[in-house]
Amino acid sequence: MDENGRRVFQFFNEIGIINQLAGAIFAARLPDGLHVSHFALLNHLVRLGDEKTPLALASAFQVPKTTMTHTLAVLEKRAAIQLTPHPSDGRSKIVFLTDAGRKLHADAIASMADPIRQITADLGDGTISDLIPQLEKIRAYLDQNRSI
Amino acid sequence: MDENGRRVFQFFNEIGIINQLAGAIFAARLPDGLHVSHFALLNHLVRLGDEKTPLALASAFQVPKTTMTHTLAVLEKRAAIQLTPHPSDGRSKIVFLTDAGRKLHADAIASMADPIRQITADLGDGTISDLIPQLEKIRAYLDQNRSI
DNA sequence: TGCATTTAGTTCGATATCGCATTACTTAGT
DNA sequence: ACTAAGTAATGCGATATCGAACTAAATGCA
Repeated sequence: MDENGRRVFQFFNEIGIINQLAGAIFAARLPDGLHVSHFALLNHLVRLGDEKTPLALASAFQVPKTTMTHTLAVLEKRAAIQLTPHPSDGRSKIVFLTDAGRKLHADAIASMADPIRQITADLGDGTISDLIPQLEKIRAYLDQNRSI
Repeated sequence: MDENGRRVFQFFNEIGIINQLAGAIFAARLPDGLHVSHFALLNHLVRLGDEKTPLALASAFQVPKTTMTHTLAVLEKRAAIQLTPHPSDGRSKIVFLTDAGRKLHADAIASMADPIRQITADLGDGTISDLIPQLEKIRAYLDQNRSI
């Protein structure tokens, strides 16, 4: 691997460590028993709209269908989402957020407000927000080149 | 959460997605049955030196001790590492890389060379390497503020 | 229409992650 | 030296992740 390759490698290494550290910080705050993956799904549904199929969600999160089946089952058991038959495709389903799900999401967001505030105060001078456009670009590239 | 808070939140969201996408790309290439967490540990030992205690490694990766116990057991079973008693602390152990472990690491690196090359070619130098110093800064901050 | 192929979701088994409790050892205070 | 408190690692049980095989329904094509 050449010099550029090492830089790319180091980039993903830093990404991984930041993800691990941030995940640990947030996981410790989430409401009782809510796993990061559960929150991520709720957040996706709240931000980008519900009424999605399980397969679409699995694809959005780049996880196997089986993982999504499991995550949805957990959230359905908590009554945070509702699964209904797909109106035009008998094989499929539609995921709906419930009021309880929206409340759970709001509670989770609130529980993370403190560390977010702290990080914002310490790094909020632009250190973070300057990076977002470039990260979006890299994310979009990886998203469109999943098979490389 | 205010505007800055939302930006911080979005930042970690992008980080999480990139990590997921990159992890999927690399996991598909790793040598037989080698999990990303196993590779990450090997990589740490190769880059930063072995002869570490399990607790030091758990702390470095910000994972529970039990998780590290498990990961080390897997790598020991594959003869990639060796665990010896700590010379001055009867409760502890020291992790050594074996020759097989160094070879496994080299093989793993080689297996990822293709996607790394592709990404390097597509995103050029600037896009990624410009981000590294700032990511290092954020990582160092989170690392030193784990209790927030 | 009839049938092979594809697709959505689930079931099952294996491994990873992690909290809680336990064991063995060390350290600190007296 | 003795005891209490702290620390390193592990055992165990619960949950998360994921690949392979399966079921049911849709689609493509003759």
